[in-house]
Amino acid sequence: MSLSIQQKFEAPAMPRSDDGRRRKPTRIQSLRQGEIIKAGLEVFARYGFKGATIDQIAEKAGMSKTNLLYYYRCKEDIYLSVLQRTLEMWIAPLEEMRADGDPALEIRAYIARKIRFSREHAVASRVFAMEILQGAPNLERVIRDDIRAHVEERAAVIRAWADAGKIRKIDPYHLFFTIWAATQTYADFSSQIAAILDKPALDGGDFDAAEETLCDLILNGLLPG
Amino acid sequence: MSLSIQQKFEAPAMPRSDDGRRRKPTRIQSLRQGEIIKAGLEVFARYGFKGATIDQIAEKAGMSKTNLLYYYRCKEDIYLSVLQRTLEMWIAPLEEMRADGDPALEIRAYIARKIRFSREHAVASRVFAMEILQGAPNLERVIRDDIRAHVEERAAVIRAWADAGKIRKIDPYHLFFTIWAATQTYADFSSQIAAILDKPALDGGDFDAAEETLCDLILNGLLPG
Amino acid sequence: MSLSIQQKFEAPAMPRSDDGRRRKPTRIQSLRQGEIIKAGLEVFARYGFKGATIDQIAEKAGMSKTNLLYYYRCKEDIYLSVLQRTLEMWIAPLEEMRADGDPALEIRAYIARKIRFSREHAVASRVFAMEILQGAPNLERVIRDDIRAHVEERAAVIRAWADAGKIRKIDPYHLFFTIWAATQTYADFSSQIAAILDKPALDGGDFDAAEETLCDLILNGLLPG
Amino acid sequence: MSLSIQQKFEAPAMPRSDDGRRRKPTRIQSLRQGEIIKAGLEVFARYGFKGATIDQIAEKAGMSKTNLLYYYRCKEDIYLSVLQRTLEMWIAPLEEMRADGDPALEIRAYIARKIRFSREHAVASRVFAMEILQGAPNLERVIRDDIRAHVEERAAVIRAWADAGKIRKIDPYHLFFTIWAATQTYADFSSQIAAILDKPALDGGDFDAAEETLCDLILNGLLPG
DNA sequence: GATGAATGAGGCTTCATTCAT
DNA sequence: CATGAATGAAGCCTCATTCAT
Repeated sequence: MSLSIQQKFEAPAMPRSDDGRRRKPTRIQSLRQGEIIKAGLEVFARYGFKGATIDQIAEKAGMSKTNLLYYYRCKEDIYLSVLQRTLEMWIAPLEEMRADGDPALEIRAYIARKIRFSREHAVASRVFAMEILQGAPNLERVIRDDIRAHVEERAAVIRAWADAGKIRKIDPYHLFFTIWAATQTYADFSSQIAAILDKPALDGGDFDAAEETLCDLILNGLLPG
Repeated sequence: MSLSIQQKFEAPAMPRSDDGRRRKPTRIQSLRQGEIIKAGLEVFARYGFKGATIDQIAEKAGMSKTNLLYYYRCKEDIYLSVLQRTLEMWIAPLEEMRADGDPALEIRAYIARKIRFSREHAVASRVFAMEILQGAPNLERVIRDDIRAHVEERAAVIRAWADAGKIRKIDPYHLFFTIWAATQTYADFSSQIAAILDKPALDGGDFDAAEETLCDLILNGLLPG
Repeated sequence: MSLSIQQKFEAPAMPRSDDGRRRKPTRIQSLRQGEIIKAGLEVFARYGFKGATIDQIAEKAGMSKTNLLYYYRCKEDIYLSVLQRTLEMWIAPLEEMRADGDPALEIRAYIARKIRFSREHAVASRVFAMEILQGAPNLERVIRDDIRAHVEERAAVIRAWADAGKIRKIDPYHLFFTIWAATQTYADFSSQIAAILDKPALDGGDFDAAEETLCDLILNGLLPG
Repeated sequence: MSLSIQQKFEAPAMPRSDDGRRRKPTRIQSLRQGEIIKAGLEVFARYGFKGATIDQIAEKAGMSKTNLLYYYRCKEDIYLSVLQRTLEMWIAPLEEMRADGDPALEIRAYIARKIRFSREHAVASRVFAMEILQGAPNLERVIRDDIRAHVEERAAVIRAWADAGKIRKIDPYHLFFTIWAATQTYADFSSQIAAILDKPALDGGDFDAAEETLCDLILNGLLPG
């Protein structure tokens, strides 16, 4: 699947060939852009778009600000690239849910993937969350245009399971909203959760417990008595 | 209950009496401060701390920037006041859950209160969420010191219900994390949800559906088969 | 003697009678103005004109800023009043030097008066010094117009003593400049002097030693061998 | 000798190499910093720290405010650099006084150097004076820690001369205070002196007369009858 | 007399971005 | 490719001063 946030998105600052078309990025360009995205992910996650500074990103990426601006025209372009990346990561787990599988197994696996995402890509999750929180100015369109369709497909699966009596009747959309929220919270609100658990930070055991509790709750809630 | 984020918190720019204690705020002071908090809530929710500008808040509050700074020494003080307000609103629903009530009713009522909060105070919820998202720099301590204890009390209730066989065994903390996430998402991530539902914004019916789905799911999940 | 810095000087903010003439200041007006001048002296001495704030002065004077501005139209007026005061204090010691006295005694007494001034009115001395340092924008005229004449009178005394062979020939102006500088330095530069002497602040003994050393030096330097 | 006001002092805004050490300043950096210090000297001398504005300094230095802030992180850093410069100039004349020289010649030469400093670097002298006047907040430590020792060395020379009967017994510290004050006054208080002498400004003849009068007075005062 | 409320100008600093090398 | 130099817009905050009670 290819989701694209915006057109301006597809073309960073890179020089063009004489006829105005973009050239294929050189090896070093791809390399540097990857470093920048990685650095940007961390900085945007912590400080938000306005709060982040190009200097911070450049430093974390180990290059000068001016050099960074050689690869990305402006701050917003970095941000959009970062968002694009998070978007792809966000959608991935959903893709794998299969209509012909066993509902319990499929749902359990989906929850597991989402929890793993929160655990391994908490920073990306937070960038995504912050964008949504602010009204999703850069994501609204792509969500409405592309992601909605994907969700609709999966919702149909849920609905089919319910119609077949394999799970209780439930609004599939709100089921997804609940699963998303309940899994992502371990990335997005981990500082609150860690504070409540009186730990310095969440560890592997916490994520395991989260997954188990959540699977129990949801599967018990979903499966027919 | 009185939660206090910080000491500096307790006193805006207002003049003091000779002995250094705060005087009782005049009517107009309370009025203006209320207007500022209200405006700040909206602006901080949309743009985050760094992204918000005093000018925006002042304009929304219908006063000049300088006048606003007559009531709050600096931007951070406004923000802390706003956070304080959201914190109090956030904790309130938890307080009402009663150990001697019927588990199903109590949990259902708790979820309803949380959903109502998301519906009626979405802006406050977002400010709170954004603070947590950024690592809760201003809330970490009060969560660890005060809120944790409150949650522990309610967790004990859940545990007691489970021990009495009234509900299934479940980790009470993760249950709360799930409920919080699943309810607050309708405030914090409403723009995503609305986009998925292909609506311009969430309406009352959406919140009702959310509440119903969530109650079904959680209660089915919790109550003994 | 009456030295007047400027015309605007003669009339603070005080209300006028109906025919526009100033009224005689009431007792409370004189009282408050005295408090303000005293406070202003300290604040201007420490922070300079720009660095001083009306708030600081008001606080030190124990009144509200607005109230202070009831007595003085603006910051500059306070400053000018303060300067006026320092000017009068500065000129006083010079007035007492008598032509018909014994040169040694007169000069010794003059130095003693100047040292006493530095000791007892260090703050005023510093305000005066700071004004001069900045080019004496408010004092230049009155120095040229009034003080110069006073100095000229005393210079004539010195010259007469020299002509009479009571003291060596010396340029009387530069003699005064030396005495002024050498005595005032114990007020104006006391922080440097205290640091060199490795003390927290100058004490009575230091001023005594200063006076003695200075008198010895100058009298030995002046009196005919 | 190397006097250092503060650590923060040693490094303007300039970029660092990866290991955090400062790089050698480029030619243009040294150039611009010199221009800034020169401009700062004049502006701080006239208006004091608070009274001076970065804009004024930038304009005098012939660059934009922002560009100036590219070289110095903040106003205080400029000021500290300026102070550092004046400090070095202030201490220099003291260093050359030699114990094995003839007292009369050495003292005369010292006075001459101090007068020359007042004449040629009046602006620096005033910046230094203003700092001291305000309580030497930035110089107190370096005076107490470093300069005091230098003065102590020279004081020992004076004391040795006195013990050897080459000059009268005198407190060497207060002797220095007098010489400093009496020479620096021609820089610091030149506007007052010029007004008393009824001249627009001091000229070479005035400094010569000052030097001569002062040398006469002090040497007559010091040398054994 | 005295104080609370309000304002506008000005100053410091940050930061994205552009220019030159 | 990469960096140093330069800029302008914008934001926070201070402060003298005025208005209204």
